[in-house]
Amino acid sequence: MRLTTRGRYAVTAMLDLALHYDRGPVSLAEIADRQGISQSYLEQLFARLRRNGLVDGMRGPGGGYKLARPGNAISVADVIDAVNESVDATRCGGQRNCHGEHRCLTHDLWEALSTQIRDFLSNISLDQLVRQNGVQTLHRLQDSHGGELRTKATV
Amino acid sequence: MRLTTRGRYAVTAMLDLALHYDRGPVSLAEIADRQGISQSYLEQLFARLRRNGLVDGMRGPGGGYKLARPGNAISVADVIDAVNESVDATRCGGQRNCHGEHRCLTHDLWEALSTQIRDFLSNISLDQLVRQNGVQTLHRLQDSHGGELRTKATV
DNA sequence: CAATCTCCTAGCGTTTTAGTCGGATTAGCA
DNA sequence: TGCTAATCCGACTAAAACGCTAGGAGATTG
Repeated sequence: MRLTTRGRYAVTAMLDLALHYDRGPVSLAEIADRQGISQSYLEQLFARLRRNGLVDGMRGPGGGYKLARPGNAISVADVIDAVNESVDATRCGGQRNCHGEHRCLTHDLWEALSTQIRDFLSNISLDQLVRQNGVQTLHRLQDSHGGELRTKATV
Repeated sequence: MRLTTRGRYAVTAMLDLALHYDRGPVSLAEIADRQGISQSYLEQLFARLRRNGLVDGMRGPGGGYKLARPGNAISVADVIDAVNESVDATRCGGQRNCHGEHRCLTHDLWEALSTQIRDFLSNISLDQLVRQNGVQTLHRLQDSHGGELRTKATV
């Protein structure tokens, strides 16, 4: 899944787009100004978002970007995956070199956790975040855990 | 939250420790061998885990590391946070420079999402992963979303 | 004492990040 | 017809993070 500031930028920009969904295309200059992100950097991010079919770009004056699909059909996982596309495949493939049963086991456990995270983010759409009700319903899925929220607060 | 391969290594190593919780301390050499991670790199990761009170180290022959708390009292979020500690604070502080209402709004939306992710990972303990039943109960919290799982498969 | 561990620090090559720059293309408008 | 606003596109770069190596110091067991 790989969650970094790059993903934050992408999700933030997509949320900005979702907020202006009905007002026609939004230019990168606007987003850059509103969200405090470099416009050229946004261009690179939107190139990937466009290649992955998440946004449509319109050239010329009055142009800009709009969501290719309605906000309820785009998940946070979609955005993060699109922007992190890379040919790493450095994945130490669990099958080969699997000496010792514990290596297999921990590998499987990590796989299970990864699936959890991906599923979780796949079920949060841009609309849910924007319309806010989704956030609250998701809140019900959590039980209390005490403190320790926000100490370093990177993401 | 920041989820990279470093966090994967840390969680994997902690799971290895949880699997051997009753067999006394586990040496880094064992973990390095079983999980295919560089021992010196593990040392650095465990330095952070130790500083954050997640593991106890015992020196000398027969020494190694053990969980400082039982596995049900250590969450995945704890591990990832411990290993990602850094003095970034590059957080463009939402309060200052908040020109335009939409910047505030998207900022808040991102905060909400971040809290979701953190809460989610705070509710998955090492024991839940090891004893596997936790994974299944968590599964019930997800509704189906269709396909698109595992295409790039980094995490 | 010797072996086996954790611990600590410094460095290193590579990749990623976040960004700049310069340009090409497309489209709206006077 | 030009002008201008915008997406596109590629190359480049400084800085940070990643994953890892090397070398040692300190503790503990036998």
